[in-house]
Amino acid sequence: MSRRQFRPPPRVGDGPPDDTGATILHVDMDAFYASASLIDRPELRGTPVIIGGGGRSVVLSANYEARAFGVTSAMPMTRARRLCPQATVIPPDHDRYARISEAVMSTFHAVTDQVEPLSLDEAFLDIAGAVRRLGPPTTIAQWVRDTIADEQGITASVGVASTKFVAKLASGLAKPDGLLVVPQAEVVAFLHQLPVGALWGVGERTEEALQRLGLRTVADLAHTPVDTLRRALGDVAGAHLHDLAWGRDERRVVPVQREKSIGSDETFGADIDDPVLIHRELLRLADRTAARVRSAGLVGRTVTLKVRFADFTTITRSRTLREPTDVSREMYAAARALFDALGLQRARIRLVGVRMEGLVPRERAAHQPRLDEPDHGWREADRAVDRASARFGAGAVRPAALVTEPGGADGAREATGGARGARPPIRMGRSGSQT
DNA sequence: TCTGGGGTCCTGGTACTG
DNA sequence: TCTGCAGTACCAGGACCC
Repeated sequence: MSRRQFRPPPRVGDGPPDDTGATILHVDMDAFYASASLIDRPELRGTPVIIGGGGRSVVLSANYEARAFGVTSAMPMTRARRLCPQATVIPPDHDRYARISEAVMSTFHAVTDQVEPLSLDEAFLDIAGAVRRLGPPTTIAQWVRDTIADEQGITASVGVASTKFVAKLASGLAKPDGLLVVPQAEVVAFLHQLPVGALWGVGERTEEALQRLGLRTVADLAHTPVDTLRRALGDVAGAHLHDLAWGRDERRVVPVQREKSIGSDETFGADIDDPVLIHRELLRLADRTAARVRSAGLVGRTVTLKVRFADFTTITRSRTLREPTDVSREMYAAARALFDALGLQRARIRLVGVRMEGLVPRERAAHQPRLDEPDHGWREADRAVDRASARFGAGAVRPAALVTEPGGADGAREATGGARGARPPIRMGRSGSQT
C-alpha cells in the first residue's frame, strides 16, 4: 500500500515496453484490506468502504470510492466519517488478510524463490532467473496480476524496473490495477520528472528540509552537490538520496529477513493517570510481546518502554538486560522499572508500549543459570501457557492480575472496546519498510 | 484535524574501557 | 594517580514506511 499517491507521468514509450534488464518486480495489492473485506460483500462494490475501528483509531484502508471523498489510510476515523458519512465501515479481519497474503505469496513463489515480502500486501521479486523459463519481465508481471485476480478476486499493480526502488515507484504510479515498466535506459528521465517527495525515504520533514534548499524535483536533487545534501540531511541520508536521484540502488532482493525487534503498544480509550491501571497494561503488553518473541523462537536483550502523554509528546526509555530473555515476567519487570523510574506524578497518559530489541535465535543465546534460580521457574510457566494458548486459544491462560472480575471494568481500554485477540505476526521481512 | 500499531534505520550524546 | 584519546556499547529520540 503506498502511503502517498502521485500523479502518473505519461507512460514510458508506446507499444510493447522495452523491459531489457528490468528484472525486479514490485507487486502491490490495490487497497488490499478493503478489497479483501469486499470479497464476501459484493453488494458493497462500487460504494465507499472504510476499513477501521472505532474510538481513537485510524483508517486502515479505504477503497477508491471512499478515497474520492478524501479518505486516506492513517487518517483518524472521526475525520474519515465526517468526510464520507455514507461510507460503510468494516472492522479489520487480520486472519483473513493473512490467509489471502499467504496465497498471493505462493503465487510469487511459483515464479521465483527470490521473493522479499515487505508487508502482507506487497513484495519484491527478482525474476532474473525466471526469464528464460517463463518469458520476458512484462509477460511474467502480467501473469502475476492475472493469477492474483483470478484466484483471489483482488487486483494488484506491478512496477517493473532494474532496481527495487524504481520498481516500487513504478507500481505506485501504475495504481490502481496497472502495470508500468521503466526500461533501464529511461530510469534517469523517469526519476527526474518526479517531486522529491516521491523518493523512498523522503517524508514530511525531509521534504521540508529539501524545500528550504529550493529543491522541488528529483532533478533538482540530482544536480545538487552531495556535500550540500549531507550537511542538510546527515551523511548517510544525504548520500543515499543523491544516489537514488541518479537511479543508483544496490539493494538486492533478500528472501528472508529476521525480525530485529518485536513489540506492542496500546492507546487507551481515554487518557489515564492511575499507576495501577498503567502497571496492568504494561503486564498485558509484556505478556503479549514475550509470547510473540517465544513463538518466533527468539530471545531479546533490550527492553524499551514507550510512553505517550496526553499532549502527544512521546518518550522512550530502554534497559539492556544482563542476558537475553523471552520470559514474560522479566520483560514486565524491566518495563515496570523503567516506568517507575520516570517518577511521573499522575501525568495523563495516552499510550504505553513495550518492545524487545536485540533479538537473536533462542539456540544461539547461552542461558547462564543463576544460583538463586529455581529449577522450574517463570520460563517453564511461560512454556506451559504457550501450550495452553496453542490448544485453547490466545488468552486462555493469563496472569491473575489481568483477569477481570465478572461485571468489573477492565480499565480504560474497555472504554473503546480496545481489547483485541492476539493478532498473528504479520511481519515477513523487509528492507526498510514494514507493515 | 487531531493524530494506530507494527516496525527499521540513523544520529547525537554519554558512559565505559583499554 | 591523573589525563587524554579512541573505540564501542548503550540510550533516547526523530524520521520514515506500510
